[in-house]
Amino acid sequence: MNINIDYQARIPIYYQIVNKIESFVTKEIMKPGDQIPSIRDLAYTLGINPNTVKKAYDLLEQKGIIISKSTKGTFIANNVERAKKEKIDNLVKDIKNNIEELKNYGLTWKEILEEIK
Amino acid sequence: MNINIDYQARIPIYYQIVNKIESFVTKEIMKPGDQIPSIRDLAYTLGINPNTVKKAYDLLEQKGIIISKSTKGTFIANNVERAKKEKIDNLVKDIKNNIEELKNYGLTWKEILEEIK
Amino acid sequence: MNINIDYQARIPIYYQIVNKIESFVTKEIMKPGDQIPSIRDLAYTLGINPNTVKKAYDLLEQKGIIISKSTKGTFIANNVERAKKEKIDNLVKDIKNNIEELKNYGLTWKEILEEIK
Amino acid sequence: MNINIDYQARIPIYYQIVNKIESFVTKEIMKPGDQIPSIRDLAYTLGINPNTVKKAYDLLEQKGIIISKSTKGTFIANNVERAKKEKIDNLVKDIKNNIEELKNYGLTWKEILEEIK
DNA sequence: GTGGTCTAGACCACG
DNA sequence: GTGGTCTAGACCACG
Repeated sequence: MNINIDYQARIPIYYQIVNKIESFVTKEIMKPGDQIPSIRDLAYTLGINPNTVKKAYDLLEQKGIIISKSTKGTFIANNVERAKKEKIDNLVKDIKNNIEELKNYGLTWKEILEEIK
Repeated sequence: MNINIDYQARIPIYYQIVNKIESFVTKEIMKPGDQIPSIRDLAYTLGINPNTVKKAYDLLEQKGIIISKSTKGTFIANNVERAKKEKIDNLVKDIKNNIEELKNYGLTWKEILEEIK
Repeated sequence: MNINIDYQARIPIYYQIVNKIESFVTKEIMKPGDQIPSIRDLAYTLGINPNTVKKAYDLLEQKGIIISKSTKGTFIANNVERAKKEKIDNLVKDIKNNIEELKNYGLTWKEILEEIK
Repeated sequence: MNINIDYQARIPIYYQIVNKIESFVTKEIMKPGDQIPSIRDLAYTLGINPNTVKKAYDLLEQKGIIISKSTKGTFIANNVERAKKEKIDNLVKDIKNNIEELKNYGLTWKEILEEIK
């Protein structure tokens, strides 16, 4: 698992981990049933505290993206399709919002299309 | 000045104020030379701490969007065009990033266009 | 807020806090908008670590029962009715399960009714 | 012996085994004198560690529900009646507690009866 | 070795 | 003073 942490960013470390693993799953780099690194392993690899990884895993579990099995390890859950759809929907929604904003600035759909192509 | 503060948001209150005033200016709801409310007034209207408004005004002045004239009050500056261009550029850049992401999820340009139209 | 922690119980401390506050809300001892003790205050009162209280508050927020407003404090949310309905539904479901079990042991509905009256 | 292990549950695996075998006995699916699977066999069948099954059998023996005869194997004990009574009493007690809770929420005995019938 | 809980305490931004 | 993040590290049950 190749995760780069940006320690300057306003985004908390635990949240950067959540985003990364989420994208591994939605991009199908990791698939349902796959085991992910143990809390200790990932903490050691990233040079951070196990509690921080735990917090990330907790949030991912709450989102239904991973499942923790005590003493067994942590695994990718089956909700991948839902997670993927959610992610795409959010990206599309963001784009729409931005386009709406641009229109408020007087840009036409044609001009916007020109810019983003 | 109609500003809604979201106290749950991760975005600091002072920054929400900056964003709002910035958009008033870029959308030309407010124009160069217009006077904006005093720190005390706005703080009272929004029911928040004057220090918070002060912090927002400081940042806006530093960005060159407003100018405070000691005993006279605070006014919209002339850099509007630059501010506007910056805002538009950011919106376009965001859209491009999201489109790139969507392509990573296997969507074609045609499909993306279909979604956002 | 009168919360008794049972340190011997298998139920984690943070979860006992969740249950207690949840019941305060569902029993309308606390109402939407009410401020609850700050993390530090409650931790001090209960003689436990602030992180443990934080964990409880996080879970309660995730459940939609409380809302944390940074620098303002923590407040009861508006979902009380839903929370209450959920709690009642769970209690009723538990009872039904137990009755079903008792029938497996050969008890009739009459006998069960006799026992629980 | 049909036992389903829930690896997500907070209830330890060994305890899930205890509960299941206990219910086999109290529901008289298994009767005094019946032989139960060897530790190795059950561990293999469930795909779990023999130590876990051992722990479950130890607890069951301590409770007087099974008896292991060194070279002969493990058998259901005669205390079935006591075990059964205990189980029923617990179920009834749970129901009573839940009913008490429901009354705290303002439901009358009539309403509760309506719900659980 | 694995995840789960908890303590003790630091530091931060915000207001 | 408030909540949010993070470290360091201990201890636990389970397997």
